[in-house]
Amino acid sequence: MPELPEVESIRRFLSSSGFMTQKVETLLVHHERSFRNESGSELEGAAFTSITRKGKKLFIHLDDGRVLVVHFSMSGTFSLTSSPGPDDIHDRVIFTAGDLRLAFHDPRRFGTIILTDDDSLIRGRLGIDALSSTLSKETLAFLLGEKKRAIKSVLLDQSIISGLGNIYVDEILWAAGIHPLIQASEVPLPSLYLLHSQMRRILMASISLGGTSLGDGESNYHAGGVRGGYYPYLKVFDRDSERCERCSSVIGKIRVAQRGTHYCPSCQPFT
DNA sequence: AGTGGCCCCTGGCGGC
DNA sequence: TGCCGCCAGGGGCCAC
Repeated sequence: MPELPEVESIRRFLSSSGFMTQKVETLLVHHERSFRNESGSELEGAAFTSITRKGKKLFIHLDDGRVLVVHFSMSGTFSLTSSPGPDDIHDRVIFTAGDLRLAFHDPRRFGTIILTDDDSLIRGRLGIDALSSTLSKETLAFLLGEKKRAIKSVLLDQSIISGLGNIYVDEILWAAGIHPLIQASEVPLPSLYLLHSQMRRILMASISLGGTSLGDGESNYHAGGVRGGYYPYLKVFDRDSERCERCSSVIGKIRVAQRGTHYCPSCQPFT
């Protein structure tokens, strides 16, 4: 499930690939719900110019001002191969340009690509990016401090802070010693400041390793078939019933905001 | 403002 | 070994 570090890894991969300087020659949509053209004209003939990211979404900019907005959701990723090539049964949308073939691979079909004239509405619905240089610890404390929901639920809310998903929220809360069910407005200021620094540290560390790949399923491969290397560094996620490396307590698993939630009952007390 | 439920979908896993 | 049934999970939407 691509979160900020995985999407950023895909962005960097695509940015440095030959695809970003190409003119799209063909667009093939195998699954209608995966691709929506909200712009006035066809994609073919437009050229890619650059690729940016906000939260978990990618914005592929075209030379005519339009934008392809990519949301990977649960199981989406890109695979870049040579063209022509065989289509995998889970390739939902395929772009070709020159001798390259970029496939939006999405087994569970939750992901979407939208072609739009104006991405400002989509961008506007997203809260500030979790790694934005303008997200100071004071701003973060302000954004969280007024919310009366469980801190985990607030961190998962993409309209407040964008980019965090289930894996990294669990990791960040463990690193900051905050129980996932504590009301955001009740978290002490020093803890919120610690949350801020740990969030940046963890996200950047994961990006440097290409993100997290779970298990060995194909859906967890990133663009180009490269697996992220952060999984061994996860402290609580997917480690319920193992020992906490800080205090040796048994890591617990509960449900918060309809999500499986991993935490250390000793390092993250509910007070 | 916040919560809870439903839905989308299917690979993977537990149970037998 | 094989089959069946269940479930995770991001996010949009809706009811309360």
